[in-house]
Amino acid sequence: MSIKIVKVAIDVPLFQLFDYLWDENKLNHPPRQGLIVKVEFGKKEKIGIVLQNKYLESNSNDQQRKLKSVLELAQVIKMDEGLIRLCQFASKYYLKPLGEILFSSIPTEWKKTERWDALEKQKNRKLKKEITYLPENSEVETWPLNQEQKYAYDQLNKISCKKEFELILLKGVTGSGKTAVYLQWLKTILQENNGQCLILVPEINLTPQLEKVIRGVFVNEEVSVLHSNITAAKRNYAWWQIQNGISRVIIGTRLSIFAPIPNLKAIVVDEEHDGSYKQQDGLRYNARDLAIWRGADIKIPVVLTSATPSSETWQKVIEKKITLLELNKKAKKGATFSQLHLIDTNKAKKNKTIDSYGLTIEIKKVIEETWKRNKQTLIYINRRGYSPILHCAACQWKSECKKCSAWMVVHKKNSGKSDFNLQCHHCGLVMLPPKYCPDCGNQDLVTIGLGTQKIEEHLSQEYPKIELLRIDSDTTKNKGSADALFSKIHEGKPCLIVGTQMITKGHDFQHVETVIVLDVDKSLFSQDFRAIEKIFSQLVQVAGRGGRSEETEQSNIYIQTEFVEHPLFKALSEHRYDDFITDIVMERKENELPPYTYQALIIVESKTEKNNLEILHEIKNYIEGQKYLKTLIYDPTPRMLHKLSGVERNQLLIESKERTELQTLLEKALDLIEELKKKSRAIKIHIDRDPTIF
DNA sequence: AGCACGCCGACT
DNA sequence: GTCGGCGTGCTC
Repeated sequence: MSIKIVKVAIDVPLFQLFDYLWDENKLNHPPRQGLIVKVEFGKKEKIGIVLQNKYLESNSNDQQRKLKSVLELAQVIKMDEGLIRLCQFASKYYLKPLGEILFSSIPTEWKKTERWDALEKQKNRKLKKEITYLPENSEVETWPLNQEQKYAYDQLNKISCKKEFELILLKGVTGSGKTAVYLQWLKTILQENNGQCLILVPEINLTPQLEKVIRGVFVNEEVSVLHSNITAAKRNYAWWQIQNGISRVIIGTRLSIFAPIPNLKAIVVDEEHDGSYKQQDGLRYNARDLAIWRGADIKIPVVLTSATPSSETWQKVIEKKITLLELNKKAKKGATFSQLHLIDTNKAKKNKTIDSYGLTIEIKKVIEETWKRNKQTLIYINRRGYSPILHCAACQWKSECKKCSAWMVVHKKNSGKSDFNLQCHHCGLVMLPPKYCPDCGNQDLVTIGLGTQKIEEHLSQEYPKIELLRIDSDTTKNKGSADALFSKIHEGKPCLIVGTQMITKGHDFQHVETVIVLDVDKSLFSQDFRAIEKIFSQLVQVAGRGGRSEETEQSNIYIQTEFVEHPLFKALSEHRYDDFITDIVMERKENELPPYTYQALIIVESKTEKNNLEILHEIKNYIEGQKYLKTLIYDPTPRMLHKLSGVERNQLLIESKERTELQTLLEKALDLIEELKKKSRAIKIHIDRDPTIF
């Protein structure tokens, strides 16, 4: 028994580790990597994580260095080695301090050392109560798998028998029963190995029935759900259950990639193409990419699922770096693909068969006919509010937000003096619309474009008899309101459903026969090179909402567009996503864009653009002074939303054909960035690796 | 990130 | 004379 020196990561945004003395007699435990400890750091008590496995004996020299001692040891929590390696990788790759990453995965309650004793007691109490918990809706689904599914299932089992890392893409059209395949597979894995599995999902709130299905399938297992909106008590409990191996199935959003799962045997990334796997602030990680790394590190299979795989994943298919398993048939009896119909709005404008709200005569006919058949119609428009811009026709004034470089959106109010208000969707600023144009005094202010509220208003005037449901983040923000709306839809009464992206994810609408898509055109020619694959996947998903039951005959999707000739529509109607995404990936290769190049952004935020540009030029010059061959360093530019909440944002794009070269350059840049940060704290500097928004 | 130290302006 | 502004530097 002696006093040793341990290296400890502290929960502060600093890159270095700190040495502490470890008195084995006092702490009653040998030092070990992953132990969570209480230490004095400066004048404050902080928690830290022990980060190495070999320890030096303390000598008199250390007393001179006036090292402090580890004060206390958290008995009940420990980080497993695999998780620490994942955090170390994330720290290096995303160029963030290790402590920040390690501690982001720990529930905030556990970080309060004064709560440790209480938490330990609480944990035992909750354990007894929750162990008898059974899902309320334990509809145990024992799908008989069809031939195609059975084949995929068998292949997955063969792979998992090898007990090695393998990356698999389970590609299946909507309704092909991908979920059934991977859940059955996970079930067999859990039987054999007594291990744990992790299912990553894009947004848990949008897929509440997936949780039910999973609880139903794993009815005898402890299932933990993790996302940012659970209560502290639930999170504490889940964390404890998971890291002790009691919880065998973990389902969660991107943050659960950092869950402490000591006996992890498989990871599934559901809907891998979904943009919400990328965190857009703080630690800007991509959970799908980290899932692949974690799987490779601990030698387990990682399954990505999608109907419309991302370009990154499709590149791996082309280069045969991923095992492709395909499901091309609908699993449910009688289910068919939606028939695609394009409505040419150019022609409609010429023939004057389009109204002032942008609805064509064809669309109206379809709505009426669907209603007469006692079926539901779903209208997808990816814009909430009444109208995106308020505009003065006389002087071209537009409702720009005072704090952001964005238009304030006109919203219809449910109550209050005025009928409308203006809202900034970026900073949250709300104000009454001006009565006169602030620039020229013109009283005739008009709204441009349409959102869900305006469509709702128009349709309720056109079809007073048809019940109308609007589903967007405004009508679903109160607790339970989303459930109420969705169960209303499931009742099956004929109605019109108007909704944003929210309706495209997860839900099975048995009684929807007609899907209408408005306002798709802006995505077809977007600045963002990723927009086209995003809109394809949204259209596939929204098309898949309708006609999912035996009783529905033929479901149809109608898209209003000026660009009926766009190749996207041809691919969509012929269900040729493979060819479409192959073309996109090849185009990216030609244009030297991701996934064939690796990008990073250096983002600077401050009160003035001048400051930002000065700093970015300094960074650019510094990087250009380094050795590099396969990297492009662009000029500093404003961000897409250059002003947000009164803060100016600029960026420097670095693009490399070689990952290692980019890594080296970024590490060099980081030294300078840390220096610059010290100099002026009013200026924020971030690195965004593999950015998805610019 | 915190927190202290430190050096300048406006206050009982 | 001192309270407090936030620039700079350090935390084992």
